[in-house]
Amino acid sequence: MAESGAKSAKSQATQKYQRQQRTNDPDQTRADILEAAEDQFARRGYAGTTIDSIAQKTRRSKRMIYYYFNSKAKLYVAVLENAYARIRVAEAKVNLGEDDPRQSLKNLVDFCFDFHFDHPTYVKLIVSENLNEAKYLTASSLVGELHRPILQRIDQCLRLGYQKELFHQVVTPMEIHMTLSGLCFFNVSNRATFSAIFDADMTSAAARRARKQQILLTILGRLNTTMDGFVSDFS
Amino acid sequence: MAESGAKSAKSQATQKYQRQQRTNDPDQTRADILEAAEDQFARRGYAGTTIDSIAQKTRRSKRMIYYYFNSKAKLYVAVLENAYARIRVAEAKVNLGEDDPRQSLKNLVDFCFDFHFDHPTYVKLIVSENLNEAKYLTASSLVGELHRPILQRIDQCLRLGYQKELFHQVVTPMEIHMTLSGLCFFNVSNRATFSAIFDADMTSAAARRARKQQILLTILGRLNTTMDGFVSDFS
DNA sequence: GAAAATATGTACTAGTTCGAACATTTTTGA
DNA sequence: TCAAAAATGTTCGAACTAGTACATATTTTC
Repeated sequence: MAESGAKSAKSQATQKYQRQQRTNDPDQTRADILEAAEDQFARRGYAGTTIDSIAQKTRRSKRMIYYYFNSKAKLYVAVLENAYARIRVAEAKVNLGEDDPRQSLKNLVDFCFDFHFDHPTYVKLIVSENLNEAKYLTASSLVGELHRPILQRIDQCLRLGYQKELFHQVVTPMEIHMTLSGLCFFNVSNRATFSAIFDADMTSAAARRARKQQILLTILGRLNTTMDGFVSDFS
Repeated sequence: MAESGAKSAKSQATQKYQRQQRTNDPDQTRADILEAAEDQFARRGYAGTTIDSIAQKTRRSKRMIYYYFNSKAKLYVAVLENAYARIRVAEAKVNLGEDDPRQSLKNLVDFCFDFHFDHPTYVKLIVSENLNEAKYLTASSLVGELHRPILQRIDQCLRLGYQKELFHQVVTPMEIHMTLSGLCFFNVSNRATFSAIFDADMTSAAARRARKQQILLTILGRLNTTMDGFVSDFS
């Protein structure tokens, strides 16, 4: 700025324009921008992300980002919606209608754990959205409906378990969902500090397998056990 | 800048200096700055926080912040260390030596849940530190040792439970710690998006009580159940 | 009671970043 | 085929922000 500006520059934006073979591909450009933006927002949070860094990653110019998304905030919302849509679509495919409801839950645990493990970018997005008190998510409105189905499906699964006397404890689907999400989410979201503190690699294949097993046992254990005597004694 | 700068200002920093009664109180100033910084860093993350906003909150000038902490990064590390120190001190007071190890675990669950619930600022700090891949935490070095004791104490508690045949399942202390921390942490860290999605108030007294109970049951259930037959069949 | 050390206030600089203005090229449709 | 529309590249400016320079005030120490 100090050397280049204010000297003799007066709309000479033309001279260095390289005429080169270029193919217009707006859909691809849009998708590229979304992908790069997701990566950057996840990595650095909303405030920490610069539009320029996204542009650089797409190997397209900043101009394109404003052309397609108008502002940083709108781009961020688009990224969020995109990410949520992906997990819901994937989740809908999980089989929760097994004869043995324990197997249904195992399917769900498998999916939930693996999805989070394999999509740290998704996790980080939600983390950073929570840091701004879900400001942008609330604006987005359509998210609530997307989540209703999973609660219903868990509910059916639990009912079958009670009916077959495989599950002894009464819990709401919401509680199961919260426990499962929480465990799978935390395993990814807090990796960095956990690794720093305990000096353990949480991303190895062995760690992955072990932790998934623990979560499965935790969820099933919650449904299998009756601590009523003890807990009411003490609480 | 456009109006005020470059006109006739040449080191006239004196004219408006208000001479007023002032009491030097460096310790208080330092503490004030730390507190305001913790709040801001937690609320907006590292990148989103401006030194000016911290200065404003303390009702002291930016100058003081640099005087005591030298740089934004060093201030951030000080905030982190301060926060970790607080939770460790509190945790050390939890009684894990009960005759009934279930009661010991209940004490631990109580503490862990309440601490997170009552200190959302602490939670957010760790969240944002995870977003930067624990860069600053790793630099801080002393954190690892702070965490060793809790694992040992859980270990003793579990051994007693096995010995008394109250716990049937073998788990490592690390796994219990991770599950417990994860559940307590998530309940606070992901409140915003969860509330937005499910339109539920997670901060009410009733929600608090209910969720704590669920977590207690989840932890105890994990230790009380034997799913070996089922799990090895399917995994 | 003055000099040194400590603490605080104000103005400014250098660098960064969002977004806009301007220039150009490719595609589409009549 | 050519004009309008869509897509893309480049430069600039206004605003913000970390950190510095300079001025001043209060406390401590000898």
